[in-house]
Amino acid sequence: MSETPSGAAPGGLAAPAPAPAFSPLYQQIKSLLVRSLQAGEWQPGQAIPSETELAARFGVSQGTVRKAIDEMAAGNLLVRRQGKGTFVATHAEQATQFRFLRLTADDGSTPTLQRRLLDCRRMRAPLEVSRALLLKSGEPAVQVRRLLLASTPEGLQPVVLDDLWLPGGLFKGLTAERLAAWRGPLYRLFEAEFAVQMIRAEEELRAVVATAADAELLAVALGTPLLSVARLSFTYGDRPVEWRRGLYLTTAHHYRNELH
Amino acid sequence: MSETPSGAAPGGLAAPAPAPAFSPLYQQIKSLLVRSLQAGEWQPGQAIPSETELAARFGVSQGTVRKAIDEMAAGNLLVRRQGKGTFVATHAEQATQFRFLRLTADDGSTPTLQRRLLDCRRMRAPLEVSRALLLKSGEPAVQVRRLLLASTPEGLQPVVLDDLWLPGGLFKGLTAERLAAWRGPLYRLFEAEFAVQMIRAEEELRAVVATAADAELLAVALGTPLLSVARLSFTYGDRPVEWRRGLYLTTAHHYRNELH
DNA sequence: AAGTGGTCTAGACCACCTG
DNA sequence: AGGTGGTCTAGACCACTTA
Repeated sequence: MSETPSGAAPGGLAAPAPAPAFSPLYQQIKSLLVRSLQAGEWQPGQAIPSETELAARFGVSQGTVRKAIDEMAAGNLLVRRQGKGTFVATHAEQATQFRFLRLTADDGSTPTLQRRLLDCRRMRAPLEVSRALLLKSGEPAVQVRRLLLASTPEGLQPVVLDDLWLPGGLFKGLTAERLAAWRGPLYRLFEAEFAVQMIRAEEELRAVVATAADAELLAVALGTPLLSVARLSFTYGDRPVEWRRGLYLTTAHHYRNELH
Repeated sequence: MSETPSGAAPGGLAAPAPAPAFSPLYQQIKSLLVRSLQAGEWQPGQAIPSETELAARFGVSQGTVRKAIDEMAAGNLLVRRQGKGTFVATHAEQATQFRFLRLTADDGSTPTLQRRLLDCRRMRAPLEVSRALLLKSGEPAVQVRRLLLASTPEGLQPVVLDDLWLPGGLFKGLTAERLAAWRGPLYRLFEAEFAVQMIRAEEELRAVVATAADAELLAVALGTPLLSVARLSFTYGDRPVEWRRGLYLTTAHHYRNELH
């Protein structure tokens, strides 16, 4: 990097969403690293260059690169492993099955969930979804519906009814067959096959009552209270790339959250 | 500090919940600072000594103190203000009204809420609460019930029915009169009058239906779906000091959450 | 043994706030 | 002007991983 924090020429980069021209060096490094991730220079799960190598590349000290990486690791974009290197975050690991699902069994255990695909088709998204995903009017979307089921002593019990919407342009080859054949986290499929990395999400929670259709799919009585979880997920650059609404049955499970 | 990271004598401190004997220096500094907060050496809202002063006191470099403070600031224990100093976090600021309340109006705005005290009395807590608060059997608790109301074009509408339980030993002078007279955040009262600082919390969310009593207080029909939010709040040292259950009416509001 | 991230230091300078 | 936190550097050494 040729700029120094105090001596950079004004004007800077003309990118669509550039960092402020005179941000701290480590913030500029961070932006550059995010762009490399976005451009696919390093794939999910792979190691990025070492701190000293990046420092040499950008012409800054190792400590400055370190601070940039620190923030990215705090934001779950990167994962540090002492002695091994720094890796691009991935949804591939077993531990991150259902990355954003905050569902916990009432005994405190993490439930083991099975998926059952209900539907996958391309269609126009409802207005609310089109707005959230910034779809141009008429731009197609992919809808996916599925159930998550927990195994209980009495057998499989549906716990979550999920309804997903994805921008059609980003998920061109996504079909029911592809989904049904996939083993592993959904977000892993998205990152591996469609180069879409889910980074963060916003959720809106409400209590609702089950409609007739919901009740049948979840195998509960009509009018059962359900936790409605509307989620908007973002990839690099705060670009929304998935909208979903989950209906959670909270009789033996709950949504767990930590506040700081 | 007389210990160095590599040359400390084994054994270390015999405190009930000590840090590992050979943790990094900045972690040890952090523990010492937390203990000072816990002991009330610096009051909420007040400035702690400057980084250089703390570095001199502990016999480490300013950068090491800085890293300790960084982590505490990230955990909302301290607040940094450039040019002014580092301050003990407080619930006194207007901005932190309803510190842990994640309620948002459906138009995205932060609702202005009024409180209405329903009840405050000392009594034995139910088993679930006693367990969560680690109360000894027979140890008394303080129960507080209240409503939060939002102003709408049609007038005040109840939105949250809160049911709090506090350890009696920590909240000796807490009465209905004291609560009714208090202006400002509840947690500010707790920190100012009872020296109890709420640091973090865990919540469990469920969808339930309003009972007759709930429905009347919230002015909704019996059977209305409500968002049940059970919260356990902690002070320094992960000590649980408040249990509450809120019933949220989510027809015009929702619970907002960010996932990373 | 060599490479990686993790910790610690010492010193310089900048940005912000107050008197 | 002087104090505070914020950034950046350069170098040392430690802890962990792999070969």
